[in-house]
Amino acid sequence: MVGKVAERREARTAEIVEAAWKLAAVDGIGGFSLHGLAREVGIRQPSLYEYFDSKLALYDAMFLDGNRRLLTRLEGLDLPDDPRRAVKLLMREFVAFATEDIARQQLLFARAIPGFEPSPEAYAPAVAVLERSVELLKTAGIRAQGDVDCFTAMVGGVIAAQNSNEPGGNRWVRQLDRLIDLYLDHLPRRSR
Amino acid sequence: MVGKVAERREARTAEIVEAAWKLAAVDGIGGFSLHGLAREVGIRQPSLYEYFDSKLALYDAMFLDGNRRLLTRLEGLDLPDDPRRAVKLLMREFVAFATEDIARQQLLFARAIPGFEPSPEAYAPAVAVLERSVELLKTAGIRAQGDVDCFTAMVGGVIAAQNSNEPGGNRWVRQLDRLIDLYLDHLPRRSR
DNA sequence: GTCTATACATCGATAGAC
DNA sequence: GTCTATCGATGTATAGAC
Repeated sequence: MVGKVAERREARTAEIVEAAWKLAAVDGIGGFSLHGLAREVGIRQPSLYEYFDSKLALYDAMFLDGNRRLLTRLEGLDLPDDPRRAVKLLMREFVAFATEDIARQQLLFARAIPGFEPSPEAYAPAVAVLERSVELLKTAGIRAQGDVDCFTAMVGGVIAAQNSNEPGGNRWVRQLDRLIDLYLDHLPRRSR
Repeated sequence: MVGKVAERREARTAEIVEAAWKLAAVDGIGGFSLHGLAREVGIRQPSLYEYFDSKLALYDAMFLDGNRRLLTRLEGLDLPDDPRRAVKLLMREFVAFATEDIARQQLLFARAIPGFEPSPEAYAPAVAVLERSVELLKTAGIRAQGDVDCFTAMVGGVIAAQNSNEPGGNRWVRQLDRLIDLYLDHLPRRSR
């Protein structure tokens, strides 16, 4: 039995993390304060320490939460059998995830907080996401490490260009499908 | 006549900017303090305001300095007549510039300082760099806006992947040449 | 578990003497 | 042009009452 106390506490923790994402979207991932966060959830700043030992611990919880959400979304996809269509669908979802919340993208993929290193537990879902993607890429013909690196650089580049040059737009995102075709058609032949 | 006073002052300003880059490389582009910067050049923090009206003004000077250095380096290249080889040489230099100093890359290309907008004067050299690159890409067959966007996403992706996953290494950078070949060979055909 | 109060540090910026 | 002194704001974290 879990206990109603622990359950309530967990729900409150999740609520705080949720509010933190909201503030981070406005002030930047490193720009929101614990004072503001506490206000957002209706308590005072010192009370946050009942839930998190430090701001870095909060970042760790956010990192875990973000990666879990990503994993859930990707696992919820009904991938077609055709590898090419499956890769496109998966990457489209990944890029959508990374461009719809810049602060989240900065914490999860851009090491934007100096001194923050995710704990192994928080990192686990990220590993699962990566492994799943690599597996799928293999079925589509991208097998060599160098080919995978090229592919991840391309996808990351689309995200970075979109987020830093035209946040919320789709000028770069809409190039994703043709770039995937380009890579699947001609990248493996060029390996060595 | 310029005047020795103004000359001395300009040299001092350049010295401060130089020291700022040094600190930014250690503490991050947003992480160094004016106190530390002043110490680095042997004066006290308030004395910096003789040279810069605010920290944002300092960032503007750094932005200008960084873009000038980039422009100088690219203009110093002896580009071959062959468009493909010229593009490779130019991009190699650009990527080297962006991966050898992460803090600089963050200020110049990643909008990493909330609230900082470069002044038109500081932005001018950046425009020159971009125009030059686009011109060269045209001679190599990349003409449509969508093709240029794909290309910039790829180059930016190589830089981002290298800087955030393996700072100082070359795991992604070494893929640049084959990626350029891939794009020049097969990208234009896919436009619409 | 939440509060008030406060410690403690850092930082950007200003005032005014020299 | 550089200094000392200080302001004012912000931010993380802790102590202790309730």
